[in-house]
Amino acid sequence: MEEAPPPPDTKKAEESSTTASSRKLDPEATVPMKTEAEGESPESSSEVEDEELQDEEEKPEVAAKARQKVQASLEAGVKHPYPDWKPGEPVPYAALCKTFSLIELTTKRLEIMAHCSLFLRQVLRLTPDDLLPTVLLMINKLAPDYAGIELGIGESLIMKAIGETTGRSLAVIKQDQKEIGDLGLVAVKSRSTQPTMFKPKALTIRAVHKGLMSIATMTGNGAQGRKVDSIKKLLSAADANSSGKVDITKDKGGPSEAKYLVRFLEGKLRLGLAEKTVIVSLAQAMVAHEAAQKGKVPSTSDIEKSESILKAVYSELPSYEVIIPAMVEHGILNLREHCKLRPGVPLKPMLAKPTKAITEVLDRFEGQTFTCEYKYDGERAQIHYVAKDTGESLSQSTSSATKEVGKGVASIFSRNSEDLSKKYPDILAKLPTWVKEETKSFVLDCESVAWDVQEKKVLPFQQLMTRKKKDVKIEDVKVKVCVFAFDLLYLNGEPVVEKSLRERRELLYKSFTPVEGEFAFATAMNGQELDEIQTFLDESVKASCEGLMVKMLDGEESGYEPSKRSRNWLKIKKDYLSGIGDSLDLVVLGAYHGKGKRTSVYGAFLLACYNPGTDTYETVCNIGTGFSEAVLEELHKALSQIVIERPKPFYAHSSGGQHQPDVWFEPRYVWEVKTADLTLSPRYKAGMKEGVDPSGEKGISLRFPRFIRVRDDKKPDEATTSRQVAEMYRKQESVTKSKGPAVDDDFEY
DNA sequence: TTCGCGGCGTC
DNA sequence: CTCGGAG
DNA sequence: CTCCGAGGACGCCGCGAA
Repeated sequence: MEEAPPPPDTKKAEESSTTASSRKLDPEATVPMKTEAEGESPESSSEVEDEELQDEEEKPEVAAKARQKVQASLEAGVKHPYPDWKPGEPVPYAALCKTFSLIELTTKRLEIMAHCSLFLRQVLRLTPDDLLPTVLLMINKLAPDYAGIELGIGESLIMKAIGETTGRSLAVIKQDQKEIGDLGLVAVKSRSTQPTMFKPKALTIRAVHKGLMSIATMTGNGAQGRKVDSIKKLLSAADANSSGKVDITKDKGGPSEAKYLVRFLEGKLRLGLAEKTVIVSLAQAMVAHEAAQKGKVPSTSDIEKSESILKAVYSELPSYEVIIPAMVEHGILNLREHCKLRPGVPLKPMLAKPTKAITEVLDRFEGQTFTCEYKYDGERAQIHYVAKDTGESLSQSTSSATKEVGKGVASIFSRNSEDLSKKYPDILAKLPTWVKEETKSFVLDCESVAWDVQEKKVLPFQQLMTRKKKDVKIEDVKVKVCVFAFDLLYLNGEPVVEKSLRERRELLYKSFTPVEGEFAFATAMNGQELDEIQTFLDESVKASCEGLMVKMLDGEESGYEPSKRSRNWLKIKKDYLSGIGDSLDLVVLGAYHGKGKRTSVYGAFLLACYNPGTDTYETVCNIGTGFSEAVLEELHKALSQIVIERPKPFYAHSSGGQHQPDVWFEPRYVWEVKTADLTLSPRYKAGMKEGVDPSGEKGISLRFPRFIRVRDDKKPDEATTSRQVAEMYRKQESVTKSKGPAVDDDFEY
């Protein structure tokens, strides 16, 4: 169907100034791909005709074919981009970096996957013990999220380490970062100006993982200094075998170890490769490896089967610590039997796709039954519980998270699988009051929402956020929380994710008892008509919710399958529908240099509203989304013309050194911006003197601001005024206030 | 001991 | 969380 | 459609300087 992926450097007749590296892959890679592309006929002989030895002839599904094409081509020439190391020895970090570099140089997803899985195969073949750390380094992790291991390293410490390792001043490093927009490349550049003194031992994946892990676990006095020292050690050992200077404008800096070390520390590999792709690649690698051990080539159907197995298993049991050993031991095709959903290990929650109108929802679900639920404005919470008197036990891989609760043990996880058990001891303490006697084990999908005990209603998200996060004692919980449950994934020893939502919901209602202010079922409605939905949406907003979730109710499609049908739920948020009410016209006061793919343009901007009373511009938010690449180019061109040395005296902005934009502008351009909500802000100044904040210290800012368009027709002094912003804030507050009209007095809380 | 700042999580 | 780009 | 990586406000936490 498609042209074979061109080699990375197919610049026409660009002389033979080739880099050795980009060459390497070409001969083996392109030749078989092209020949195969020839034989394309729109056929559907469906069945996989014999795999081995005749991969030239089969004509399966088009997509699968394309995929296998790349896969096969990379395997055909057995030659790996990085030569084999000795079997059983630790995997060289350089080998991983070589793969990273190849991945980084293409945007083709099939090619990325091919590079990735080819390398994983090599690891499986030579040093399978290193598979786990290899995968972890690929997805920029050190351990599962619920382990709570954080590097505690940011840009500033990395810059310090780079400076000290290479003998360059911090100021120079900072300057480079502004221009280059990638600390990894800054590290490469810094290093290449420094002749290598002597060669330390080459880094291995194991050693890097260990080193990073030790950085992550450092605490206490002088921890930052020790972290910097450790980084310096790693950086000094990086690229031991590289020869001299590297041109960072070429091949994105090449396979430099320092570059990827730094990017790992930043938490962004920026390869175009992330977890989803790694999982698929891992499946491909595994199935190919298993076949190779029998002297075979995997069949297309086995490849597809493996991919779907691993995806499904991962979505139910997202723990490489469990999956990888099980996979190596039992084979990937048997993985399902060994890795099932189990209480104690958080599973990936199902996510929803944003929707712009109710009609869009109706289109999507045409001919199917669906259901609507309030979308609560809180924090996703996955509650796991196992009663002691059952045969089961809460998986011990999270033992620190579990808590004794009533007659069982329980834990709570966040949307991103972080352990929230220490944050919500109050939920866990009350859990026995809403779990029915006959309910012995479960995994619940819910939203925890701040709760006003007096008024018996939900409070805004900003309130929830002020809760303590660590070592919370039930006695000093200030912000009460109510759990709103909307799905059930596991019940009494059995996963129920494959049942329809209608069935799961029935089980949910049957297994738990609502307790006011502690536990409730998400308000739901099964009406299918547009006006019913509209009414329900209005009600949800009045009840301080963000809008609605709309979900398929019956049939296979309604199963809980995070990875496969990840966007099978829809969300309707009020700010999409309510039109101009959430739209502001703001003045551009400053900008920030972009990073990564925004290098060389402004990546974000500082916006303000206008205060006609004082004739000042009061900052209200930064903005960095909603721009197309073309628009960013134009804006950079236009705005760089009106850069000024320092902010105008009539700019009201935060004085914190941290919050200053990289450049300031004349007040000239007005942009239309959309927002979901207005928030009280410690940082921004908008409407500060309008009496919105009782303490008079806070301004107003925007939640989820995004760029809509340039307002050429407006002058800066025609922008949204501070008073208007304040009015919007008051209006938003009044929607949820208990008494109907006009509650605009300033008694708060 | 207190406070500012950077990191990291939530949305 | 929102958004745009690539495949 | 899926996946990825640009970017947002905000508040707790830990470290280190004041």
